[in-house]
Formats: sequence, C-alpha cells, structure tokens
Amino acid sequence: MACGTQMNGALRQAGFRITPQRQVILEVVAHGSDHQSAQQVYSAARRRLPGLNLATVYRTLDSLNRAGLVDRMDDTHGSLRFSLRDPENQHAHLVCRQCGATFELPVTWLTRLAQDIRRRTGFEADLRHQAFGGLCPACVRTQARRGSKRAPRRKEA
Amino acid sequence: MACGTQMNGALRQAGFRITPQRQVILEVVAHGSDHQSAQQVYSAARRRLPGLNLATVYRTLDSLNRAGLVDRMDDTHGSLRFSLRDPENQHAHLVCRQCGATFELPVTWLTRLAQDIRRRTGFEADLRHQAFGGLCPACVRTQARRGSKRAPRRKEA
DNA sequence: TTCAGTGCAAAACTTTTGCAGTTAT
DNA sequence: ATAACTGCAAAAGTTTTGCACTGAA
Repeated sequence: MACGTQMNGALRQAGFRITPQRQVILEVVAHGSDHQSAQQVYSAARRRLPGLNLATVYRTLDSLNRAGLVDRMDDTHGSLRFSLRDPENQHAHLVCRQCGATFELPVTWLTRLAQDIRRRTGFEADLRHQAFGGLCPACVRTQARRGSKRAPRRKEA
Repeated sequence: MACGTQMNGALRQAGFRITPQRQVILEVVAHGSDHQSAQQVYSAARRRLPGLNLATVYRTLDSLNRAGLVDRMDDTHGSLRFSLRDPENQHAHLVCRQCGATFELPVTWLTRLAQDIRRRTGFEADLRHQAFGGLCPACVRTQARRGSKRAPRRKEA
C-alpha cells in the first residue's frame, strides 16, 4: 500500500522530520484499534521499535495532534486516547463507566446542543471528541439482572 | 444560622460520625465557591483546621459523594471538582479551555440528547456533571482580538 | 553542519493506600 | 470498648521536562 508514503507526505507537510519513531507511531494510531491510550500505542509501537521510549510517544502524539493529524480525547478514567483524525467522521464518544468500552457518537447529534449553548450563553462548546459517561447496553442489562459489579480503577465523573 | 446543625443531621443520617474535619470540609464545599478542586477545598479547610491532611480531604469528599451529599465532576484538566448536591438544580458544566472558568448548564438542555442516545444506541448516557470543553464568552472575545494566550497546565481534551 | 528529535531519568501532579495512633459513639 | 476516622508517608498512575546525545535535512 502507498499508505506509508502518504503518511510521510502528511508528516513532511506538517513540517516534521521523518523518523522511524514517527512513522511507527502514526501507523499504530492509523491502523490499530481506535482511541488507544498512550500506553497502548507505546506497547504496539515498541514491538516494531524495541528501543522506543514512552516520553517519545507522548511527545510525538502531541506533535501529531497539534499538526492536526491525530485527535485526542479524555476518557474520564484518567488517561488520554488518541485516534487518526478523520474530517469525514467527526464524532464524540460514549464511555461505559462499568466496562470502559467506548463508542462513537456522530457529531451531528450534538450540533443542536452546541447551537443552543452558543445562542443562550455565548459559550463556544467544542463537542468533538467529548467523552460522555454512562452505561453501555451490555452493562445496562448486566446491571439490571444482578446488583453492582466491578468498577473502573481510577477517577470517576 | 442553623446550617451547622442541619449538616450534622445530614452527616449522621448518612451514617457518618461527626468530626471537625467533616464539618469543616462539608461547610467549605457548601459555602465556598462552586466546583472546587480537592486542593482548593484543602486550602480553605486548612485555614480553619491547620493540621488537616489532604488525604483526609479526598477520603471525606469521596464519602460525602457516596452518601449523596456532594457531587463530583471531572474538569477534563486533570482534576476532580466538588460541589454540594442540589437535587433542585441538576446541571452539567461548561469548562473554558483557556481560562478554566466553569459555568453551569441546566440538565434539561441535555434531556433530548440523552433520549436520542438511549433510543438510537441503547447507551444510557449520564449527562449530569458532565463537563463540556470550549471557550467562554470572554476568551472567545480575547481570542478574536489577539492570537493565542496562556494554556492550562496539564491535560487537554 | 545543525537543529529537531530521541532516550533516559527524574519530576510534576492528582489521587490512593497501608498503617499506627486517635476519637466519636 | 471498639470501630470509624485521621495523619503521615509512601505509592500508584499518567504526563511532562531537562539534558546530553543522535541523526535527518
């Protein structure tokens, strides 16, 4: 696939030098599962680049984000999640408080809300990559049957 | 005011022992500015109770939260914010990415969205205490005039 | 050649936890 | 008397930073 070439072009265009680290990290974000944490990106990238350092992952993801190639979202469980930016598919997120699963929410569902907020308060809400907490369908069912179950490790909203 | 007595009642009713720490912490949350971070609560409470420990603040706020007296929200800048629960005034939050100011958003504005989500995905979104990022009116103006300015210290959404 | 990019180690920050001593009931 | 609660110190977990070295341009 010409994918690698395409990415290099994007990197170069954004004013970055092409390094193995960047190529691998960007490819992991692009081809790996969506909304990965820095640790996940690190683990995956490390398999191909054993010497890779976590700080580099953070720095690279931050650069890629500022360059507009990668999106960041706060998963409300204490870490940031990264995914390839896709202007065709702007979305927010649903994060299950029980099992941590994340789902996408087309940003169009949120436009009316954002408009309401802007008109009535003057606040410019940016609902892209916003994470909403709640219970996923599976956990709703589970919870309906039994009492409570396991909980996430850290933070809560 | 009978406020102290009222609080003690609430504490006792929730099965808590009455301690100076709890009284002070709850009062700071109740009378201080809304949506304070643990550090802010700590600083304010410490003025009246110099020996107070930050761990106690966290433990107490967690207890009060589980008892339903206090609400928690994740400000998407890396810390939790606490406020007195007011069932009459359920709300979500707008958090300015530029200056960190927070505003309240009546939860009624979000009911339609929550319904849409439930009907179309089965996900039970809990939008109470949800924090939405964006720019407050003041920072929108500031940003319109000049270029960029100071940024928050940690995390970003 | 030169400066952006990297690895490493250490720090920054928020939040949690183990434990021994204290205190409300 | 006896749990519950607190202070202290240390750890956990994510993210950032300083610095000297390396390598892409």
